[in-house]
Amino acid sequence: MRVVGGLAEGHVTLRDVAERAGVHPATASRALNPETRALVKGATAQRVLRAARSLDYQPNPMARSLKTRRSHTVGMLIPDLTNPLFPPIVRGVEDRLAAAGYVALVGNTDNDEDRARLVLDRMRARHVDGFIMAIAHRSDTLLDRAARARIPIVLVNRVVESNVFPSVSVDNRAGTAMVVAHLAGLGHRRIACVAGPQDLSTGFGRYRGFLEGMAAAGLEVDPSQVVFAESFSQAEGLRCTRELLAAGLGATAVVAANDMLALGVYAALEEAGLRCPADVSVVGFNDMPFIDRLRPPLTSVRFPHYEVGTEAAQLMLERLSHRTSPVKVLYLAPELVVRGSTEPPPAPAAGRQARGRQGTRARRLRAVTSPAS
Amino acid sequence: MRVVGGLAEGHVTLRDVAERAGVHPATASRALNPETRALVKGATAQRVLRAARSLDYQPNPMARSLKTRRSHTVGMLIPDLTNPLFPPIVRGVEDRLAAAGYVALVGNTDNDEDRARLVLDRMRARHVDGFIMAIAHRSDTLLDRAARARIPIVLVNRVVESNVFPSVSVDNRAGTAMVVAHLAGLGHRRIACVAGPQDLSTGFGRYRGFLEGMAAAGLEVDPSQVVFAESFSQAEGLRCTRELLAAGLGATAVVAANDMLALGVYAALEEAGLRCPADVSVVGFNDMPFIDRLRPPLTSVRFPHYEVGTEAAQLMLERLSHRTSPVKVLYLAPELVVRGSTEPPPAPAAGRQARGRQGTRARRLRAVTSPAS
DNA sequence: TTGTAGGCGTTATCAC
DNA sequence: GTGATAACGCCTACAA
Repeated sequence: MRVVGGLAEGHVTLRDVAERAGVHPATASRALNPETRALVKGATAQRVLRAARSLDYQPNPMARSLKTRRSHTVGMLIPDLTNPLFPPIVRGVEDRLAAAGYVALVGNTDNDEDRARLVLDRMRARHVDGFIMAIAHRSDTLLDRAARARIPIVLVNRVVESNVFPSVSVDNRAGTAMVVAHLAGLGHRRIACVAGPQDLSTGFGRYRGFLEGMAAAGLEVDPSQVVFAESFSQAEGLRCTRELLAAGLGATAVVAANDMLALGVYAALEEAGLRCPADVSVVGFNDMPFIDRLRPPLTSVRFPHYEVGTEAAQLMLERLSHRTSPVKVLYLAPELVVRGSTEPPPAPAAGRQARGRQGTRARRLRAVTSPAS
Repeated sequence: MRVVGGLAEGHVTLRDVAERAGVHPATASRALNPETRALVKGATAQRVLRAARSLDYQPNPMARSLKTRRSHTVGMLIPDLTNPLFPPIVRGVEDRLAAAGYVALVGNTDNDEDRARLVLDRMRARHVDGFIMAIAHRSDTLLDRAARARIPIVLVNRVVESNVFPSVSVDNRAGTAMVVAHLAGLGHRRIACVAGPQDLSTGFGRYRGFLEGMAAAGLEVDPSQVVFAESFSQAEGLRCTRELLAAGLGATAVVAANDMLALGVYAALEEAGLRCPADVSVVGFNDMPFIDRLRPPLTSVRFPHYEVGTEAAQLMLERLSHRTSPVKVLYLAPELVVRGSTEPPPAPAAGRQARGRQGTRARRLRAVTSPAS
């Protein structure tokens, strides 16, 4: 420990501990490592451990990694940390990894294929032991790249058809089916859908859930009442709903593929002079923070974000300890959170229903002629 | 590179590059390192670089760290990543660090002194080159601990009186003063304050800004119209506003020390049957995501979160390259974002003003007798 | 059960 | 300019 005038300079090394305990560094190493402690006599092991504690010995992870070729570091790729979806997932991952002595290196890809490749390479250079990928693009060149390097991979919110990677996802399909069942239960018969991008597994799964939910409720899907957003954004929600309105909104409820789209739906309805939920019910997906503070508070599907993170980390840790364990594909059940944006459809009585729809049409026309923003 | 049947196995090392270029590993090392490249003849350097590129050589950071005792890693301590305040800051830090070949290790302390110490020790064990601390507690044992280890420190949103650490903060004082000026400009004369915890520098600075703003506008501070929250939470905002109401809300505007508190103010006003902004204007601080989607959209002070992160990383990088650079204390100017929650006080005309206040009092009594939640 | 020796991949410090 | 050599701190055959 390079003792200088009784003061500890720099870091305490294994040699210092060994010296203090009066043993050879190799013995100290064995005593300190739980895996090999059995090889050393109980008494000596105790002496070494005491010495280590008294010197506040911390093994140097670089030296250890250099030898063992494991960095105790896991790379985590996400699109963007400032998207409120990800912080809870990241925290879940970090907490679970930390408990096992690992740390996460988080990289933001901004949904950019090239940036993702760059981040991935950087992390490979840092010798991460594995990758947790929460990026949703279906193109698989990245996965190939990592898989070829024989680095363990865990997918988050993304399932590859061949099921060769362990993954943790929320059950998007089941969640959206629940949403439709909820609306059908309220009495809605004509339900529109602002679907997400179909090249993202979330968008795809939720759309499938919509179709299945409609079928299960014995309802027909009107093709003119389904619009596909090109991204999960307010702007796209607004655009899609305008399209719905332009096609003649025959629906009394709109299922949005996520909360951001739902915000756009709100905006479009407001613009068209339609009230939510009195005229149209709206449902989102994700239960984002503060979504309960909107007017009206948005009915949404809660996503166990944090648990998705801890489970993903858990799968990674399993993969890192026994490489042979079978591939697990885990789905976490979502939960429907009913708030003020859904209620029974307007005017169940025939006469009032007719009036209601008449009113809707009139407003629609106004909406169509309003300038696009 | 352990060439086996023409296929690259495992990792390419410096030796492989040297061999390929026909030079000694030491020379290859010098050629590859920009700092020492000048020591090598141009032609040889070129040969080495070509060899490295053709083999796709990636230096092993562990081996390098072991030798240089620098991990190119910076520890970042934050209270909680799921607090929407932090993701943009963290991203700013990560982006700026990444551009310089560093990575951030993020640790969540949950505002817990012990956890913070634990995280800090773990990071020290991983040999981080520096700490960026975005934890706001005023107690300084942690700083001492890190400073004693002679590890560079940069503070975020926190200034130590002695100014011994570089820091980046938003100018809380100026921001709140701006808020008061805005309200005074609208005609408000009696302004209440839901202040933050005074042991946090944010809470302290904003309260000072409130006092200065009032003084600057020539307004008096009514002590009964200032309540101190014990934490930056909706619940505390609610509690404090109830206290304000119980004391007889003489004010026509409430300045909350952050947006979470402002949400609590909204709730309390609603509970008391008071309308915002018709009866009472409300201002928050931070401009959190989606705060513009509230009813009414909250007037708030925008905090250049991302830039705080990049600047903090910048200060750290400067510190890491020239240890001797002078300590910089940086304040970033906030921006007032005026939305629907502020408007001129009700009833400028004498008669209507009296009616208005009468109404307020009646509602207040109802509020006081309502059960606490 | 413990000690010895060599090496993980890199860089710093010598020589040449 | 370049090559040789010795670390950095730890782990692990192998020998004793």
